[in-house]
Amino acid sequence: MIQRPRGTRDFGPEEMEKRRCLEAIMRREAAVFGFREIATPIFEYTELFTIRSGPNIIEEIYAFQDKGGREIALRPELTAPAMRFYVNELSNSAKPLKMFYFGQCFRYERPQSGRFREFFQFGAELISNPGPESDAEVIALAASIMRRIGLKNYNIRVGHIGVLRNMLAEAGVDSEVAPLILQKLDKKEYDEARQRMRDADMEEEQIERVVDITNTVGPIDVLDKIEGDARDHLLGIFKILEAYGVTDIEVDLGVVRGLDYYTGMVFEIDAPVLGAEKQICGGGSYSLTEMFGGEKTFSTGFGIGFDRTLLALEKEGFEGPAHSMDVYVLPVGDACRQEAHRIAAELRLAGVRTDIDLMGRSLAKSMKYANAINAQRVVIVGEKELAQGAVTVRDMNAGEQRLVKREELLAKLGHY
RNA sequence: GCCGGGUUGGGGUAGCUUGGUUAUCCUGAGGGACUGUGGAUCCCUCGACUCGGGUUCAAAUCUCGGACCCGGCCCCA
Repeated sequence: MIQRPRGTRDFGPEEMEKRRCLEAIMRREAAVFGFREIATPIFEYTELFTIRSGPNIIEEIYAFQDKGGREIALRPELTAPAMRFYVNELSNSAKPLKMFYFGQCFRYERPQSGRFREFFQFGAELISNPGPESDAEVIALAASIMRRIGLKNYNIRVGHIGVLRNMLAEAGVDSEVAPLILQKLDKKEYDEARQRMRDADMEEEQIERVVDITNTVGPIDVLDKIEGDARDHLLGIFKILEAYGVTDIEVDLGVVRGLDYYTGMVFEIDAPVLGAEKQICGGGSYSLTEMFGGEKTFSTGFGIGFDRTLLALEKEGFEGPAHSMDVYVLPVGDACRQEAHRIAAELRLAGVRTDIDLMGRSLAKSMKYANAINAQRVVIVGEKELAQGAVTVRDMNAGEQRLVKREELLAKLGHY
């Protein structure tokens, strides 16, 4: 027996129906917001990802040399490929440019709950101007998706990377040291963050104020604690979101999202049912295009961890669509098989989901099978019926049946 | 990469402490009772000890190592 590689999964029919159902909702909502789908290759030059995230990530991705000696990596995320695509080929398209994508990504990490080596991400990127409208649009899409998929328990936290960055800059912290402090703050490792701030010659008062801001979580009023452009920007975003009906959000100035290329608003969504790996969405405004050789542009976007989101939904009782078949065609005896296939073909041509006995089973066994696949109707094709130019249509839910003229079959299927 | 717990037919499990006949039960799948009517019942069949080494007369059981899964740490773009 050959095992599946570590951290990968097979998806059976039930699972796939569930996944496609969820995927369809996300796609539809993105389209409703005016986003259009793009797709990029599963593998890219490794450089694309190290430019974005630093050389250390090579340890955590599937990176290898291909037969031509090229440094290749399976994509660990989709923002960088989307931006590479934009810089290469889409930069002259009309703005704002609204893109979404859905696809698998790969990371060479230790799998655990909600974490796989092959996983799926749904995401959207908006290339626009830096106004609060753009950020609000993206948050609104993410929030609307959460609502549409029916997830009951989740938190949307919105912050602004500029708040803490400016405080550190004003306190005279070197721009190379600041990210290290932010990193510690993001992980809520306050003692170490304090130590680093002391090392950067910040005064105790300033340090405590930074820690206090990092812990600032709550409704829009908490913005009263701060001032400046970042505050105005967040207020602008929240105002628009209110008009959009997105009110289940809170401010969290401690959302830092580690990396340097985030430029302003940042947000995260988590689903508490998931425990340790509870974050299901992350996003913000960022600047990547110039790293990829393009002009500096303002973009904002998010990525949703598809697998985790589904896991959260399942923990809340989501079961997905029940499998069913419209019609099961059941030939009685070998003499009727040819005609049964003709009938099945007719129904299928009309787009009716139709299954037919392929194993030459007895009537009783076939009925049992029809029941097992949750067939709504069974069309019994036997000599008795054919002699009258008719077939028997049985409603499997009501347990009733009647004779239907062969030529009226399609029209009468709905009400047997 | 680190720590801990696991792995028995397709799914769910008993057996493992204390090694010993044909590995338990439920479910599933195929066939039959039943060549004209499903969800029931009965019968038959299929199907498993994660892999490799060691100890032993004898290993699902004890032991070592690998793989994979689960929980946590690190990481999380």
